[in-house]
Amino acid sequence: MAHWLYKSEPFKWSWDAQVAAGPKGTFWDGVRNHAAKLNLIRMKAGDRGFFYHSNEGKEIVGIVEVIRESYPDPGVGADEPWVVVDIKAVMPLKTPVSLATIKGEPRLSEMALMKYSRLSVQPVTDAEWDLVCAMGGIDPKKAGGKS
DNA sequence: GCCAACGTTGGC
DNA sequence: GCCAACGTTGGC
Repeated sequence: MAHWLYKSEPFKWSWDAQVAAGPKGTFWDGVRNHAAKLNLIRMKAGDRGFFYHSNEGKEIVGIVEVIRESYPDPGVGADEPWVVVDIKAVMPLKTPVSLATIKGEPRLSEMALMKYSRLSVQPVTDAEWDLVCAMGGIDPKKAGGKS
């Protein structure tokens, strides 16, 4: 199972909004970058990801799951290449993991969040997934860690 | 096809 | 509010 990280400005779309959307979830839209789009296309139903608040908060706050694989973005014309996936909230982190905390952890220095900070949808490795879950106070297995 | 100008993102 | 990173645009 692959893992991902989704960045959102809480003013636009927050973790609370994602939780409020319930088990049916919502589509993750707004991606207008080809690298991020490729990541969306690679996602499989059941993949888990981190939900990160950018700008305000700057921390990983929860776990989400892909419930529908990529399909054309309903918000743009059919001739546009952009896609969305559906995701739902799974569980919050007990302790949010802040950007500063990640920066202070040498084992996370290779995270996409460090190297490509502007990319809105990023891959997360299994090792990074387990570590961030542990730092957030939750069991990586329950969060959808390595199978 | 190169590259300067410009816009956007997001940390600080 | 500033600025670095980086993607996109457009002139040549």
